[in-house]
Amino acid sequence: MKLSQIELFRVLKETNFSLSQAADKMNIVQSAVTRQLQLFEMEIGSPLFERKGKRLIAMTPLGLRIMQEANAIHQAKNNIQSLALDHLDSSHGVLHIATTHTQAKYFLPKPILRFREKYPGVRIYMDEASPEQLIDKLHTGKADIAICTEKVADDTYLMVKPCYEWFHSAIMPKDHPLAQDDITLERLASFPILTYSLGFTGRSNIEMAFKNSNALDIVLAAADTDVIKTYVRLGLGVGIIAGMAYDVNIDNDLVARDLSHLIPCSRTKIAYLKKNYLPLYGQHFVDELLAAATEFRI
Amino acid sequence: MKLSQIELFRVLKETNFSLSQAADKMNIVQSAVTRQLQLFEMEIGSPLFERKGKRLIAMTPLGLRIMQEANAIHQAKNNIQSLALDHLDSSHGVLHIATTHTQAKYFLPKPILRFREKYPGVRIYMDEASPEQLIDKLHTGKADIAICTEKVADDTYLMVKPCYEWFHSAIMPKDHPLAQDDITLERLASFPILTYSLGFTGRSNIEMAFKNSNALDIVLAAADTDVIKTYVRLGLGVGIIAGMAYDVNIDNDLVARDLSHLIPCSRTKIAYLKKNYLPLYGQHFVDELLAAATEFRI
DNA sequence: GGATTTTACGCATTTCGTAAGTATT
DNA sequence: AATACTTACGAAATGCGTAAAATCC
Repeated sequence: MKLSQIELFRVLKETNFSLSQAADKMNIVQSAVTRQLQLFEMEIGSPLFERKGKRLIAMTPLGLRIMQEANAIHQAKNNIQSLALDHLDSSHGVLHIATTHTQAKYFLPKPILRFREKYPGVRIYMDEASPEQLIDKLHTGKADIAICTEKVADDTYLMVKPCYEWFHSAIMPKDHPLAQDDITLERLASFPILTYSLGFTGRSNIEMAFKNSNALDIVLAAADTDVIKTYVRLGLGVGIIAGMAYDVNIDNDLVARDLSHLIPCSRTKIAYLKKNYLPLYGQHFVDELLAAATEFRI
Repeated sequence: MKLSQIELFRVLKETNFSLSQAADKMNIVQSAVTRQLQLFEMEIGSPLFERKGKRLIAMTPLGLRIMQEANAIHQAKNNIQSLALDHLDSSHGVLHIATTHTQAKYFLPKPILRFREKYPGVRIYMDEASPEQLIDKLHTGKADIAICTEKVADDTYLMVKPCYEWFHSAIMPKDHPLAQDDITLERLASFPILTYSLGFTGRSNIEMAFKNSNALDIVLAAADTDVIKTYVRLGLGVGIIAGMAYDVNIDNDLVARDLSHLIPCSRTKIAYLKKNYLPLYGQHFVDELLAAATEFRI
């Protein structure tokens, strides 16, 4: 059994069982892939893939089970390489951060700037996606760290660190009736609402707040606070956004009203795979996030 | 990075950093070991071992950390091989059972006989050791399944299944004063006691029962019930043994008195590594144990 | 017919083993 | 002096690439 064969087996799944694509990914020719897969299956003694003629179309139950172990080996191998590189020079490397637009724009700038001062040699790749995708990115190794509010909690493979707590705010044009009044759930629900898409940035808490009340008339849902603001400015309705996304300087044409008495507080978390070795600078990045969180109050 | 290099690295730890012994284990010559270790360390870019001249004397911190990953890889590789063999022929294989003398002699015979009827092709290696050693054997891969009463509970890497509950009995010659009387902790403590060694077969529960009472005068402690019986027969004192270890047919020269009202019940458990793939017959062996447990009442 | 996989064969690389040299106890 | 490790070099084995054949869609 060779590491390269195990890696090939793993890559074959990623390429939808295409030998030629797998060959590209492994930087060898197809014929070598054919041969190595044959050798690997021969050593296992049973086929790992279902075949239709010459083509692979699915994995056998045995293949599926062995894939779990192959993934474990892949993970450990990567960890060895990270450990080695980290030991040689813990000031250089790459950090893949997966997060939502709101975090990327309103929370991350400060900690990232601070981090870059300490680690100018570390490249930061920021990857915006939905919370569901974030978790998937962690599992598939496309991201090292995820920062988000939703979903992340009940995955036992994840290390989850609570980062900070925040409340929603309602935003509206200055001349809007709600700009002055006391805000209640009923009054809020009487206006057209613009807010986050399902599964994003505390949206579940908004749902929770209104579940015993009038249904919300959500006229626009976006993943992205800036889109919501834009349409609030156009008079489409009242926006419900994360409190920290209201910027007093930039958004001074809008009024923000705190909703902490109406919508439960949301908790933004930092998550990463327990199995994945975070290089030193990665651990320091997490520290930086936690430090920024203590200062970060809406 | 080669699997064989990772395996070599792992074996080097087992051989106390002896290249020549590692060479034997890997079935290659030393010079090849030297070379492969050089290549591996070169690829890592940092030494994995502390050296004194030409000899390895310890692992570097980096080496220690990488050893964890190497163990994970080793485990996953073994799982692949077990899965493969199991798939080819799940009726043949080897099962390493680690347990204490008491379980081996008084609980295991029935389930093992039943198991062998179903799986005549599976070799059972029974390995007797202290509960502490049992757990170590699981972690080092020397045993697949451990069966014992003590220790096993708080290791998060272990899958622990409660098997059966039992109570201690006091045994003594027929003419012993305790053979007739009501037994209390005080009365029991007034005689010289023979029982299990610390850390064995419910000994902790015996300690617990007597912790608020007179200290026990333990004149003999053994890992093994038969040794205790032997010395009870010689009149050395009263034996406190596992209830199931008293055999009405063989031990009819001794009297057994139930101590369930004095000493808390003990729980025998089945344990195996979560990470370790148990072949089908291994899972069936566990089932057999659990089945036997329901019939097994003292 | 174009794309994909398999088979065949030569070449390059890797890794082992032997043997001699060097260090350690 | 004996044991343990390293270096050097030739031999065996492994694995890749090219090219041609077979199969799938």
